[in-house]
Amino acid sequence: MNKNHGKTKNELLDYQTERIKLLIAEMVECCEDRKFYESRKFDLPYAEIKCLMLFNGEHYLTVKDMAQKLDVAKSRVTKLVKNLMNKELLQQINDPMDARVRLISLTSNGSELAREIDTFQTDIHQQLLLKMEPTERKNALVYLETLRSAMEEVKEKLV
Amino acid sequence: MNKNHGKTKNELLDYQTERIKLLIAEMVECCEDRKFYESRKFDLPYAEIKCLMLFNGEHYLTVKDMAQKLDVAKSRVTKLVKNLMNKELLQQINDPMDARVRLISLTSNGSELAREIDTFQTDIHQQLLLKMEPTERKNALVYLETLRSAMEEVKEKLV
DNA sequence: ATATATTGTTCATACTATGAATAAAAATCA
DNA sequence: TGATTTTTATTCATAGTATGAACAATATAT
Repeated sequence: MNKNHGKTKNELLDYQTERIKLLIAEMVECCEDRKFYESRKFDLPYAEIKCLMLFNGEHYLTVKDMAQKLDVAKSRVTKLVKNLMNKELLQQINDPMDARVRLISLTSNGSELAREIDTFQTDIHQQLLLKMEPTERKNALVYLETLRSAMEEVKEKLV
Repeated sequence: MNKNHGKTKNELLDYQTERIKLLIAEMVECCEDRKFYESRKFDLPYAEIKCLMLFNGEHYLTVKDMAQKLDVAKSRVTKLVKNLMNKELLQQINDPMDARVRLISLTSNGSELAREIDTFQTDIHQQLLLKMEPTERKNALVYLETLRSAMEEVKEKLV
């Protein structure tokens, strides 16, 4: 009666492991497709979209700030800002307090586009929730949070 | 008593929307970090890791097969296979049935590495589950599945 | 005043990926 | 059978994502 207990338990865990592996992979792929879609929709490389999104709530950012927020090298930010300035979506002025620093901000075009993109992103996430029943929504968030912290914990041990 | 009902409801939804947006972004970032870690650990660009993983359960694959499974252009696969052949992890023979086709398979080195990588990937996903209580595991999977299908549904309408 | 640290740029390099052009072989059909 | 079309894979030009070393200019600390 108890003979297979250990084995059965492991079988369940193995099954769940394969399942979570697949589910996470599918979700991540879905997110990548969304990024690709946004890129096309707004006619901007995704890295540049992420750049614009940094200015939600912040008026001025320096290259260093942006590099930190995006978690990329400063040289990458230099390039991205240059591209976005060519597209007249960003502008920069010299910091009157420190001649090394450039203060980067959205142009009015950039501001408008950033708002559009933000609205779009919020909208599709809201659609996600609306696909579920109100009770499901709450639970989905709770378990997603559980999963997220589990992921962070596992990650910590890795690095 | 009923005056603020609609407003309160929207406030909840807005809050949940911001929350799910953030949670998904954090999870995706976590997954990206994991890819980066794997790349370093196994000393292979991640695209090449994905290539090797295609051979779990399949002995021979053609360039076309691989392109379909990876969802990339054939020319990309040609390049990746060439790289992996230089590293002696993949090998190819001509299909005796069709002179256009190359049958690609793992070398014994490649086979060993692919097994190692698979073990690693399974292991970290199992660790994820082990961070949770058994009941939580089941629920997390259920709601992850709910979320995944919601994401697919939203995606369908997009494209 | 000098040494050190910070900020941002340029450049070489590597990885991910696409799509057009092409060559070779196979399948179709006339 | 011979001509046409399709399929398979490669090469090449191009673009996007990203890093890190070397550097110049400026600020800070000693």
